[in-house]
Amino acid sequence: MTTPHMSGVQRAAYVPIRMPARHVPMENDWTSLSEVRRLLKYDGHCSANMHDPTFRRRRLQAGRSLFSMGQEFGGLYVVRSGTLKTVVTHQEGTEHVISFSMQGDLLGAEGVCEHHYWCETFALSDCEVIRLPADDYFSPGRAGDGIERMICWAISREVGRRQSAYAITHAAKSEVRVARFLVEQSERHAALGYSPTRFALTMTRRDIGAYLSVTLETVSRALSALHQLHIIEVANREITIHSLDALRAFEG
Amino acid sequence: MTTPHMSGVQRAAYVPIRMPARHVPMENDWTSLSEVRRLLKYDGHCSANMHDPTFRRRRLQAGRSLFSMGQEFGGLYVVRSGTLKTVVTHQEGTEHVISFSMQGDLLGAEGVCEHHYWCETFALSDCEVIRLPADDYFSPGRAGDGIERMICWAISREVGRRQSAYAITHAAKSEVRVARFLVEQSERHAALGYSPTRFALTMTRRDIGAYLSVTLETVSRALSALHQLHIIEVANREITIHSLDALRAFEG
DNA sequence: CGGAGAATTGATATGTCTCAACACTTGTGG
DNA sequence: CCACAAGTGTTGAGACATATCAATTCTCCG
Repeated sequence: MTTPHMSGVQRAAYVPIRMPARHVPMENDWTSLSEVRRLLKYDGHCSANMHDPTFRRRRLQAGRSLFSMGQEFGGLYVVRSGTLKTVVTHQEGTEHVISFSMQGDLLGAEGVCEHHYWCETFALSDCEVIRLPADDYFSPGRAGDGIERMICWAISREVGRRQSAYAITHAAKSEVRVARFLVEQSERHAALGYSPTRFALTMTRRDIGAYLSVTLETVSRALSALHQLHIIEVANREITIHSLDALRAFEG
Repeated sequence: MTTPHMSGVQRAAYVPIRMPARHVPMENDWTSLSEVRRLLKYDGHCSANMHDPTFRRRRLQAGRSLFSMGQEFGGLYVVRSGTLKTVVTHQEGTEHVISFSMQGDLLGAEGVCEHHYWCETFALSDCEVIRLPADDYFSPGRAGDGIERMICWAISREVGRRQSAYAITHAAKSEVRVARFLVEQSERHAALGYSPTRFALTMTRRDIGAYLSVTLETVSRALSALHQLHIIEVANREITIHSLDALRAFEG
């Protein structure tokens, strides 16, 4: 309960102002569609096809987890009150905070596409969230599975993509960032049916640097360093990966 | 055409392998819904309510821009061939690359919510993209503007949020990152009707550090530095911003 | 061939990480 | 009530990595 990893679980540490007192359980409240709209500040129409549905609320004590990495996607959540943090825990044990969420924020957006949550969300204070169940909106065969649902799915995938990109830049050392960038490129090429170990980069060193938050000289040096280690071969923009495993395992 | 800023516009620099030759204009091809599905690798159903629509294709020469920052949202794009980069240009002129896009990737996802593109997309090689027009799916009053559309909108907002968070960490100096973080928090509090100049942080220095990709000590030092400059006042987790303008303008 | 951007490499400056010590806050148990 | 424990937060000194400035080579194109 108090492992260094679950640093979110602590005695309700300090006292953030405006935190709702931890009282009156009042379990299983229901929330109307119009309140969800109000919370999201959604400006458009929202004429539910069905007779106005209601959504289940869920209370969460400070430090508790709403969902975990790898857990099956169960739906989206809208924050009604409180503050939460969403983190990705890397294999080495380092935590990367993706976002801090407040009233009206959406949680779990990357799950629509992946059918699993890619990150873990902790309550920083006592919270109330509203659940938009996956089954009702994203299971196949439901009414209205048109192009809009596909677009929704695709946008959700973008959320995950940006999250991955974001995570790459959280590596401390520049060589690790470049290594991860190459792995990412390799996987994307593989997904399109091209060679994962030999491909051409279409962007300049400057672009790579602007993507990884380092200077172009540092990118160049990192590529040279990985070459020295016999992990890759670089000829201008042509990249040959000698050991994809070594590249994946590379952590400095 | 060759300002340092538009570094994407260059003579078709080097020769990436597998780049389609720049030939046969064949303007205004049309693409079927099923090809869009195939490109996206969308696994779900997609029974268009209408009789299978077709989508316009758009060719883009290497170096050209698909859409610009601040431009009105005109629709989403799916990459059919080629590679593109999406960048955000900061006021100081520095470019931050958000993503490199390949076949099957979605472009413009943050626009659904904002009605404007928040970034600029350049072709790195000659490209073909497919346009999913905004009017057909995201204008108010169209058929099927139910909860799904609201969810789509909310997920799109998440894309923008993550992009902003991503951008914060691209500031070189840690003090600037912390300053931007405080501005972000301030604006979020303001949006909820709370004071933008005095609020309590609900997260630890460690969490802030994990969000900004710096150590907790560096966060602490940065807060102290901003205090020395009389820009903020820090008392544990209580933050008082003396000059929000100074905080916004702070660039080291 | 000459020009311009791309890329590599080196030397130095600067900023952050790391390790460490210490003060503060909060909750617990004597 | 006080001491104590544990996590939080601040500050300092030194090691280390990246940014910066600069020089050079390479590639491609006019």
